[in-house]
Amino acid sequence: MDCGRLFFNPSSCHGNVMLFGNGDPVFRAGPRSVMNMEETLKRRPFFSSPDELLDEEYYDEQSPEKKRRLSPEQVRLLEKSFEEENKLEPERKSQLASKLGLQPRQVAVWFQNRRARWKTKQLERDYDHLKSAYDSLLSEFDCIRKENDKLKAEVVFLTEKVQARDLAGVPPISGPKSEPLPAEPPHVKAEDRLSTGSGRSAVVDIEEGPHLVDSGDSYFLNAAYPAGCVGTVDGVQSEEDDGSDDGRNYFSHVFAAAEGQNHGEGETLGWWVWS
DNA sequence: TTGTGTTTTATTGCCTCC
DNA sequence: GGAGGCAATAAAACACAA
Repeated sequence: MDCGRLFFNPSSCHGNVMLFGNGDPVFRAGPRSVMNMEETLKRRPFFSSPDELLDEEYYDEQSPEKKRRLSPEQVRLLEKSFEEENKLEPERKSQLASKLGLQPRQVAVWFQNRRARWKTKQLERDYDHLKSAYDSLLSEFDCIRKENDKLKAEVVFLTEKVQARDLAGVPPISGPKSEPLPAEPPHVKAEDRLSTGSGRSAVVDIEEGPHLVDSGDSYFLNAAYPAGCVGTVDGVQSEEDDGSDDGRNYFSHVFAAAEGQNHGEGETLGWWVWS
């Protein structure tokens, strides 16, 4: 038994607790070895509403043999301290404990539980963020696929026209007096015409979806986005995003890559694999 | 009032670090 | 080996709908 770490150990430590039949440790009224129990109970009664905090009789009626919650003021100070630093060095723990009328162990437990709650929330935020990024990329992919289909149709159309020209023996176009090109297919806009300016084909076969291309170029960066097709990754902020996390998350490296890609400043989206 | 789900407080056991 | 952190868990306290 690690006595040094336990606050409510009945058999080996302070002896200021008792056990129910099921072995649950509970407060026991009476002298305490570490601090005055009556003091503690007055300072941190359990409560069900802020109004009751002002009700002295309510405090007096509370059984001491119950697990009790910290007062709003205690929680407020603990939260404030947690915001400053979510780890608790021994000196700060002692200071907080004496300031709040709590056992250092209780302060340590509170911080431990608070860190666990923060982590849970952070995971939820990260999930939302990843889902948002995924949805955004999915939307972009859909737009690019449509654009690709459009460009393919244009290639077919223009190829057929060139072949028809060749068969008819029409001389190549030379200058403004040449025969105008036939009307474009109605669905092709002028700005959608095939042009990469890079020597590469702009028609990308993405029938199977985007694959990881670790060539130093981002596929999305080279693709010509149709208007309104440039997706963005929404920032997701939950109700508990209180600033205490400094914006940290467990997938920050992933988000950095995704956001860099989205903003046209990143490298290849190395983690993105469509299957 | 009561049943049920959620939150908070606390314990236990294991792990890491010094 | 002791101190402290974390995950898992228990259980009291609390919220709320029926």
